[in-house]
Amino acid sequence: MLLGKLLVHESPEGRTAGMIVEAEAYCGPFDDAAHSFGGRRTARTEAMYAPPGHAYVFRLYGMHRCFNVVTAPEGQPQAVLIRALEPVEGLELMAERRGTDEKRLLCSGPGRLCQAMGIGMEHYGQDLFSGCLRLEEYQSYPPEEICVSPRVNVEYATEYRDRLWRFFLKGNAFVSPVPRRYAARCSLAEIK
DNA sequence: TGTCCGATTGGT
DNA sequence: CCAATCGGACAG
Repeated sequence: MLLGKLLVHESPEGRTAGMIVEAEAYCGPFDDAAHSFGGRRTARTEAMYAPPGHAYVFRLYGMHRCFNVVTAPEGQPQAVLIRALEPVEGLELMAERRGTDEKRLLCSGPGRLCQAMGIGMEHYGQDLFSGCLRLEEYQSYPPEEICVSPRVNVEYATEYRDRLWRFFLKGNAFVSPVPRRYAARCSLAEIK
């Protein structure tokens, strides 16, 4: 469970950290929304095949970066896209990188959080337990506090398009703003 | 080599 | 609603 964990980046410019409040699962070769669909294994997706706890970073629209945590055993190309953080440390540096002071615009969105945290392609494939970019224990939330919805902007998928594989903290102000069709369907407790 | 397009964002 | 902006994926 990545929700509640702290993502920390020790960069030359300073230290920033945020608590993960929103994430989406991309489950591997059978998931037609995943980059690894059909077992695709290329220079871009290679990091998805790494052992759990490694970073999968990809470019989007030529200008944004998206940060994922590899979650399945080596050779199984699963990853979890981190969609939003609650800013915890280094807010000034985040604001400088983002070009805004507004706290809710710092890390609420996959591209935004990469910019605020200074995450780039140099972190591609990096181990998240030993490098400058790290995951640390922080908070723990019960299933009742975790909301579930379909994944955002995967309309290109078919069979797995409507899977409830987006997870976020109930009532947290730093979850990314998304259209109403992605509103919470239920809590994690009701699913399991 | 050429074409198509996106797990987004910010401005109209 | 729409443009920005460019590397990856894939067809030929």
